[in-house]
Amino acid sequence: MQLDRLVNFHKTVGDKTRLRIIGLLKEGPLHGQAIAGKLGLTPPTISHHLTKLKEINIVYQRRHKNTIYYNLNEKHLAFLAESIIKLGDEDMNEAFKVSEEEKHNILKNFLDSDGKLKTLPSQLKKRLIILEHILKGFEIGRTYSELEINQHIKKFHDDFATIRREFINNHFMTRNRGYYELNPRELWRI
Amino acid sequence: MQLDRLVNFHKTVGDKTRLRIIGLLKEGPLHGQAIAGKLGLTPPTISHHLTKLKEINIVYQRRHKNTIYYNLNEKHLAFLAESIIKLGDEDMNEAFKVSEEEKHNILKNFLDSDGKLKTLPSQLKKRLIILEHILKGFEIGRTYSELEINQHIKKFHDDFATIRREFINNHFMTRNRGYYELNPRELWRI
DNA sequence: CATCTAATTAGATTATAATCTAATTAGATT
DNA sequence: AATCTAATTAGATTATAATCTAATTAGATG
Repeated sequence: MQLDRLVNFHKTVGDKTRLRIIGLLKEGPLHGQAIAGKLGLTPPTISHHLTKLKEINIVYQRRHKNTIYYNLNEKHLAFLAESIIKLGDEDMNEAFKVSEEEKHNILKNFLDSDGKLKTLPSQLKKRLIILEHILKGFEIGRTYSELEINQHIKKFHDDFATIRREFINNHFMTRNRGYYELNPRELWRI
Repeated sequence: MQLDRLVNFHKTVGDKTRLRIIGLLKEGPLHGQAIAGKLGLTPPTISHHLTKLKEINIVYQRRHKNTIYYNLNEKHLAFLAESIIKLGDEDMNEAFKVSEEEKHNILKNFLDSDGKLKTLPSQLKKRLIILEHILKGFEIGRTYSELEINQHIKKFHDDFATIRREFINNHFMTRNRGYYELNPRELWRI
């Protein structure tokens, strides 16, 4: 399910007249003029809305003699309606979610044998994993002086100032009158 | 669930930016500027969209120090998303759906002891039930002459012309070069 | 092929809303 | 109180779309 399709679905059903049509068709097929009559609107208006409902495939038509009966495709309606709940379950995986295995590989690539950082990755995703790793030495709820922070970071990398700044920018820590504190995990950017 | 609420939900999520925000927040809370940065939009724009998402109660906020973290209310999102599938299950019942019991009562009120129609109800809902009752004497797939139709209707009511016209208008039957034929049930207006 | 009915298209009007820049507000820290 | 940061509001611009009337098309029937 691509995003634009989902946007289009919600745009389409985000209209009072069209929802009322869906409500009517749930009861069974109806022809255009019947819908117009029941809703107090003109046939062209109904035609306009039915076109949009047909475009997203939740309404289809069957002709009988001279009149066209419009039917609701309830299966597809349900599928589209539920898609927003699953939003990202496919897409995001590729772009953002990181498996434990991936994390392991990234750490292996950027840390040398004695655990020191070779370089700070420039790619955000990788950098966050490195930062999270360095962060493991801190306890939640405790405050640390800048000196303590620096000393801990130096075990991984000489440029402690950059890493310290990254901690703040990515909401891993908060600085308060010269002292640092770990943020609650749910606020981290990872 | 009233219709306007449902319209408003779909209107709100029927926007690419807002769906992207929902996708981001599914991964966990984020603050405004982070969202703006990730989506390449300005903070005011994000603020605008978050307001709308908060209005329908699928996003709530928690302040931590100076920054506000926005969270997704997945439970309520799921509830709203699924509402369209159940559209009418409550509302329609009252206004349109007719129980067998109700049908029985209407028939009792408008037919006298020997099964003759006292008057044709003016209320559409009731009239359809009466028409459906009279229609039961016809077989699907067979054609009837106008005379046959009239004779059958006369068993219920003297004004066969009116009833015959009602059959056509409500798509119970089709007239074809003076002969009448029952439409498939799914095309009826009932 | 003429006619009828139902549906659709064209075009105009009017309303809604997404986004930006600039200005303001709210809260936290010094 | 003064200052900093993040969020919001105001106002303008631009794009989108719901609905109508009038005209046209599509299909079925005579």
